[in-house]
Amino acid sequence: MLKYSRQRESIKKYLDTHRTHPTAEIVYQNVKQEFPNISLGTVYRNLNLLAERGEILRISPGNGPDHYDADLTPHYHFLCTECGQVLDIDMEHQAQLDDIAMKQFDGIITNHVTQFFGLCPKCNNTKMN
Amino acid sequence: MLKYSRQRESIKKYLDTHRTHPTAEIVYQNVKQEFPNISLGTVYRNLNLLAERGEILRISPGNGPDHYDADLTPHYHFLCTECGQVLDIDMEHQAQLDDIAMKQFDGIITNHVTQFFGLCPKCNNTKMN
DNA sequence: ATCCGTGCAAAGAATTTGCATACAT
DNA sequence: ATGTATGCAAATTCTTTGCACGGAT
Repeated sequence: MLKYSRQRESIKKYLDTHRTHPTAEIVYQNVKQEFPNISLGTVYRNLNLLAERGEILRISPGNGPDHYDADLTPHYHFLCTECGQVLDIDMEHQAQLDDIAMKQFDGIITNHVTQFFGLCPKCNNTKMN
Repeated sequence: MLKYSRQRESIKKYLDTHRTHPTAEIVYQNVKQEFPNISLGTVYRNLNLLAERGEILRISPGNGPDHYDADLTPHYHFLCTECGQVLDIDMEHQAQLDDIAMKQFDGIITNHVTQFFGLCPKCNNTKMN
């Protein structure tokens, strides 16, 4: 049975109020201001717990640490190949992809994750100068 | 300048002849049969080198080690949430996704990676018994 | 002769875990 | 009172890297 904890509430609140797709380390640095003794292990434990319960989303870029997102509406992410920044992509969820993929597939497909790659606005501007 | 090495050739050949999306460890175990002294570090170095040169593809599932694929035609992968197996999905490449994503996006999108999740044929059958 | 690739082992990054204690129920 | 959550540090997993030596050009 799940018990309340102030630490977990603080972690969840941080994600709810910051849609910047922070890593565990960044969540840790920030929640630390409210709970100076909190440990990175506790942050990981709670991020996993929240992700398992479907209260937050885990974003795994190919390399580097995972990012977390409290925005549960189905949406896609962009990963900047230059600075690593994670941004939301404003486009409709492409649910039909699962159906298309299922056509020639002998198992069951429940969902998909799409990540877009390229240059974020900031890095793109920098390159053009 | 890139110099030939028998180890790299063997690694590439293994990937060319096995479309099972092996991990570095599995490539290592197999190439070891031809080069008993090869080290895991060398396998990693060459997989990175081949991936950078675009000769092979790296597949990063959310958790666990990366997988590698010598099939360079644009295609999608399925990741079994039960056994972790990586399978090819037989469907057309959805190039239009990049255009749709670009519409409301202020940077540059060059490509996307989509991974489908669910139960592979084997795990699905097991579940039904 | 030059210098890149290798094997080995140690280091590194990200994450998980065992344990004693603190806290929620 | 019971049992989950925490803090701490050690352990784990996956991958990278420094170094001396061997092999390709």
